[in-house]
Amino acid sequence: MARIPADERRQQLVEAAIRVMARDGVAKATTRAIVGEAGMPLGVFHYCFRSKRELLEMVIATLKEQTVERVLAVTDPAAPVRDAVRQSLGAYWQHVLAHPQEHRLTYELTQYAVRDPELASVAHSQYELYLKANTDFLEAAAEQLGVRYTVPVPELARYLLTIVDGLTLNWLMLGDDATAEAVLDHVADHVATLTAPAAQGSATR
Amino acid sequence: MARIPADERRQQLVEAAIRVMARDGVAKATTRAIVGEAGMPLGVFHYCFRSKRELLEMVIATLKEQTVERVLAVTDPAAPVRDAVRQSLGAYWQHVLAHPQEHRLTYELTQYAVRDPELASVAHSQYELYLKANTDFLEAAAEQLGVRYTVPVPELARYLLTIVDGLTLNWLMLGDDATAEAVLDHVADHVATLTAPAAQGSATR
DNA sequence: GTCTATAGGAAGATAGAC
DNA sequence: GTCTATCTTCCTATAGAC
Repeated sequence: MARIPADERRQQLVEAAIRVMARDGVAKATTRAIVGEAGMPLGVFHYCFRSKRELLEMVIATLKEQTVERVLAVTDPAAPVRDAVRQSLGAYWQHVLAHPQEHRLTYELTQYAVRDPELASVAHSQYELYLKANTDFLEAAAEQLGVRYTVPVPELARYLLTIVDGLTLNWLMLGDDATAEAVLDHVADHVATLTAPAAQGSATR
Repeated sequence: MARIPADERRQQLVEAAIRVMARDGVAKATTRAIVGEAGMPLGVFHYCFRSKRELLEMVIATLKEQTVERVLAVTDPAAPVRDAVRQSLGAYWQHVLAHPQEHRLTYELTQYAVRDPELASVAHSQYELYLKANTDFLEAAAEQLGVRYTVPVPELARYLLTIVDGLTLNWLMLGDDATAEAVLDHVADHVATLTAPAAQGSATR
């Protein structure tokens, strides 16, 4: 009936797919379930997308963009390193607490993608991006706060990515908000001990 | 032809399932693929297992047992805390490096299980067990090395679980052995700073 | 216990009327 | 562009001969 632009329909289907996958899991997100969620007939699917894989690529790209948009940010140049790091980790953690299903979905999609030869590269570049986001954060923090790191930034970025991934994953399984927050406190403390006042010959590069 | 005890066949099928799932992913591990891997006719499946879920439960239990058997151990009571922790993390890490597919499978199975109402509790108890393994390790280490922790053990156990999970997960995506090892070094250093000589009123309990 | 054959259903994708 | 009906394939599970 309604003659809606294909691009708009594609976006509606992507959003419907994300809802279904977050609620019921990637495996349950069949083409039928997705068009059903979007309130469209089945036939729509294949003149919006060449294949289910094409939809999946768009779903992954959409979630990736959303993640990048709310990446760890440093705001207060006057704060001690410990507080700046804790605040950024806290901002990420707020999102996990508020949208656990979305984070579970992200891990699930990554695993799905890595098993598919045509999506594997997407999964890997996703992680490269996450690593870069942490690196950028550390470098911005060092500059704004006037400190250098006593360990190489790539190692510190990997450490932060490890914390964020691992804590999210085991919180999704174990819960226990208080302990998770405590771990974030310890990590912020720890990172602060790995900084020193900026000086020539710093280790930030 | 061969009249093999059902229990033995079950075990062969479980092992075949693990091989298929590690190689091709959980989604590809259909009953056909599994009996094919085991070199058995399809009909075998349903007089060995009531359903595919029953097989999955046995697969998860088998992998869990294997994990528990090679849990972090403290060996040398004379070593400094830093070295003892690093050594135990290193032992775990050796297994990850040697059997990456098995670890990828473990994460995949956990996610699969958590989506299935009848398997979800299995997934959660698996994580409880991992947490307990880390707790036991920390307490054994404290006793053997004659130290106490300056932070609560549950938080430290959660921290170690976070590291182990997060590092494994992002190494599976990013590789880079050297940086991963460096992160383990930093973590061992960090844990060592959270200990003090044992004394009354310690924080280990 | 063992195995072949097949039921019964759900998946992704397509044909073709409107 | 839109939608129904259908093709083909693959799945889990079962029936029933040996």
